[in-house]
Amino acid sequence: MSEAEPTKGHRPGARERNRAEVMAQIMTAGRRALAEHGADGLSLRAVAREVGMVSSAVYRYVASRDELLTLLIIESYDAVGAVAERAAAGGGSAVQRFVAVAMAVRDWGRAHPHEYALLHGSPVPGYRAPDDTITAGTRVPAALIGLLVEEYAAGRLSVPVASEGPPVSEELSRQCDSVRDFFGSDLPDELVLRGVSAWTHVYGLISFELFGQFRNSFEPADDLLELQFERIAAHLGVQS
Amino acid sequence: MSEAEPTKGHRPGARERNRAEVMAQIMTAGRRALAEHGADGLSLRAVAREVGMVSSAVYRYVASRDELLTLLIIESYDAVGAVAERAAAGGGSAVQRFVAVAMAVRDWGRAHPHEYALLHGSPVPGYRAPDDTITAGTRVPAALIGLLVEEYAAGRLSVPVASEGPPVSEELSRQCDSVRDFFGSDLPDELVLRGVSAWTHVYGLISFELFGQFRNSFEPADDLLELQFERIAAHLGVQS
DNA sequence: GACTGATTGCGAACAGTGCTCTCGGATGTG
DNA sequence: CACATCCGAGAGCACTGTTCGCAATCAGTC
Repeated sequence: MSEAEPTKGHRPGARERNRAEVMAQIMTAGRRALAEHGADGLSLRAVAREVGMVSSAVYRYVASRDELLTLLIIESYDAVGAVAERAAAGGGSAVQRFVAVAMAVRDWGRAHPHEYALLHGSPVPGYRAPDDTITAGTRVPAALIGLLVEEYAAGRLSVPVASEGPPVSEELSRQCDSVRDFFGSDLPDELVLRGVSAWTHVYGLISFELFGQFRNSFEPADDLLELQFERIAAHLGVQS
Repeated sequence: MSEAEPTKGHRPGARERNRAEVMAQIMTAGRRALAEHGADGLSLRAVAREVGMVSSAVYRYVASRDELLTLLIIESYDAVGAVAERAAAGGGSAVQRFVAVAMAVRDWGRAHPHEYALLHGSPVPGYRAPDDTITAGTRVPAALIGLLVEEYAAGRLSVPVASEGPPVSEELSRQCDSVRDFFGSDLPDELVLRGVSAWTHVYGLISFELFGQFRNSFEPADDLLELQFERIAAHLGVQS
């Protein structure tokens, strides 16, 4: 943190170094407030107080409360994405790593319930416009589907015969294309669909636990989640 | 609405009839505000204005903004529950009815995104204490699992052999008991688990669509959801 | 029918919020 | 040094949830 080198042609300068530092303080204060009081309780004035500024001064750094929230959302997406990727890169079979990713996301959610809720709950439909957030949100599913891509490329995954239900429509197949493009893979439709299915299922389970929907039934949900994750993973590698 | 009969020993009386009416107005205004501006935008003062009272007067009917929200939550749970039950009572095979319930919930969510988000997103951990809400929230899953119970009782469902994953722990089995108690059924663990799995999966898919997580990939999600619902339902009646 | 007590709406008030604007002082650049 | 930019402070506006006291209105009793 001392004597930063001039990487970008012009050296930092005391001014913008200070600016970056204040910005970091604001983010830190915001992060804490978010974790403690939730998105609703995130008050720009409180953040300003914690940083030691007057409220209006914060607007020199952040355009609005919503923008601060957006920044925090991106940060959270990144954090959980990193956790998921680390789990995906761990050892063991693909099934084991899949379960590891699911568990990692779950653990992150339990440790940061407000952030998780902000990412995956309360959409305020049509609000979360900024594309930054949606690209930032791809890391977790990418880690999961990435496992499939990897296994398929290694020939360790047999393409399951299209099971029950209606046939894959043209539109759906085209949507699968976009997934394939993203990974630069030729994962067949069936496997893409299974991947999406797995991720949505995992998400549903984690959210149910975090949002208290298992109260009075499956609480604590540890055993249930472990079992379900395991089965979802196994279902991916089905040999039928 | 005229000359109400005295069902409870003492007749309504102009006063409490009026009170009920004002209360209904408050709920209506609240419902509309919630649907239009979301939970965050639900302002007690705005509700008061719409009803034609001053803000403090509303407190004669509702203890706080949170209580009004809670009442609206319960109402919404009831609404979506009724929709689900109607779909479950429709014609067709169990698989068809399962898909119908899933689609009905999805449609309701698309029609009432803010309410859906309030029910299934943003938990504010530890906040939604009132037990009224969690019992009110059982109707949809009850409709789904109810289909299983029904089919099982009719002998149209073979118990799948415990598939992959760890064995069902004692605790998990005990939790399944509570589900069985609720339905007064002897649905075996395996089927209870499949039911929970199906419901969480459906919930995950619907939420993903409503919360915009399919943006840039599976949008519109109609085909995906239909296919997935169909497969989930088929998976329930597996004969293995 | 007058009296009493609860019910109910109103208005003012307090503390808090997001956000805008203006105004100095500090900082960097020519 | 002079000029331009930045950046924090402060006041202010419109809004929120919530509390409190006051006055009117209604229900039931002597």
